[in-house]
Amino acid sequence: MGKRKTTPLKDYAPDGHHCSLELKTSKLGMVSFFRDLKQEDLDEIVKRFSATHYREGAEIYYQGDPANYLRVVVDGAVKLLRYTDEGKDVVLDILEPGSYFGSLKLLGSDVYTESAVAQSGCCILSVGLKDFREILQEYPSVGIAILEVSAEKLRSSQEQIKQLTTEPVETRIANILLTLTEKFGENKKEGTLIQLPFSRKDLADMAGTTTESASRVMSNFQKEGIIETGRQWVALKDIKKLRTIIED
Amino acid sequence: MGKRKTTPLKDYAPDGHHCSLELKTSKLGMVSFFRDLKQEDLDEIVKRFSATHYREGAEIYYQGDPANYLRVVVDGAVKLLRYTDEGKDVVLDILEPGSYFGSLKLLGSDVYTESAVAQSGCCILSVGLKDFREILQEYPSVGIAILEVSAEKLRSSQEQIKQLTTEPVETRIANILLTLTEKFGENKKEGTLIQLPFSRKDLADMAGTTTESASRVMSNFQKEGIIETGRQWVALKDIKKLRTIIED
DNA sequence: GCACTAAAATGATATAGATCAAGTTAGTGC
DNA sequence: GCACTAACTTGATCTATATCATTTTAGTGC
Repeated sequence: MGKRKTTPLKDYAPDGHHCSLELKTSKLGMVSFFRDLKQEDLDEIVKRFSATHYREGAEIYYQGDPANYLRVVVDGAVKLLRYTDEGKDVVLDILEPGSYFGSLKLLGSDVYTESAVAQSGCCILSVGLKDFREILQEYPSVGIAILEVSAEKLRSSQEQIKQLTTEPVETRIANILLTLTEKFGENKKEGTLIQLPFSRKDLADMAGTTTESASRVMSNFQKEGIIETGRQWVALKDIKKLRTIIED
Repeated sequence: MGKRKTTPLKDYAPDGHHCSLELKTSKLGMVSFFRDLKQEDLDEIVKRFSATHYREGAEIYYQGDPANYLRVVVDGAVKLLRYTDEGKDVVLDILEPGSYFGSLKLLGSDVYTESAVAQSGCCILSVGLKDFREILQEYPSVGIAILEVSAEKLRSSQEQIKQLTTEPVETRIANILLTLTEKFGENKKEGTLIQLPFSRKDLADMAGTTTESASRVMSNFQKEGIIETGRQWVALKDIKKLRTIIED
């Protein structure tokens, strides 16, 4: 167990030099509802988006704000959450590059029902809803594709409901680790590093439990050699064993 | 406390005479994504749908079945649920007339991830996805409207996640009763009858708890005069008090 | 009205996980 | 290398709710 001295996570430079036009275009092309467009159409569409950089922890929008933009993650990770009156946070999703978020309320106006926070330094593309409506008009295939993505989001949300009501904390956490690995995993000498700063509290808010319980589960996982973990980082060492826990 | 001798719920005749063409058209017009269409367009669209009747408890589709239809509730109520491996059922939603369900997977093929059961006798319109794709092509406004409905569904699903992780069973049940009243409430001399057969088990599966716990909560609500209840039915007598419980 | 049955209520007990309360340490910055 | 602090861990207790085991009853059909 070679003890590390510094976090294995890479630092995101928030200066924006990452986010070239090519990167923007290529990430936009990754969003599944733009995936089928020709390169020239994509080039046209990307012009309507504007890019913004956020530092780790920055609020992109807050629940209750007027919802006038559709956004796409180009680089980094975005956390969607609800702050409750009782002071408990509920993390709804952590988005990887290529995911969209924000508003789809194309008719009338609306207000965000969740908050969006930069989980790492990140680059976000955004488009006003009026512009997006025009895009939909011009490229009808986008409308159909976006429907599918929305349906998929609903599904994963329902899966979460199922897990909350039927699975114990340990299984839920195992599932989260697996999902995060798929989204943000980077292969290193030993195991897969989840390239994303996230704390026990984040994990707890994702699993619908407390920091302490999340911590206990993670300690056990480490004892069993399933993961290696430090402050704000986790690396998966034994995915097979993790899968066993999920399948019970 | 005048004891009732028969269920106050009305019986749905499963013979289909309810479901006239006018009723179909008017219900289809209630689906928010068809709401803005002209009457003549609606008349055209309704022709592409076919109507089926289901008796209470009948399976409309089962999770894992190939998902080739989009459906609309015309009359009655539909329960969407997931059966888990461990034998626990998770109710995802109970749909009132005017709601859509089924598949939106317009490209490629897919499989249902939940099951749909007729909660009461009901009349369902369905359209094949190929036909629906044509409708979308012909009436682009439908596409935009459906996006909004999907976003709304995602939202209510996220609200459910929030409640499961932050609210105690009593509050969750209070919320469910309120929602069901809004969807299926019928004003009677004393209070609002939820016009829908649903058992303690249904309620428990909606709230993510057990039949026994649901039963206890309902007993208390009745003792406090908030509801009046029998087998498979509930009437709200004191909405204000119920709201108090929700707001804590 | 009476018998029958599935649904609901109730009681006793067990338990996962929350809560409360101190510790420990990883990783940073000097 | 050392001190510092937020992140994490660990332990002891408490509690909401599950579980198990019965009993009661609403509503039906005769």
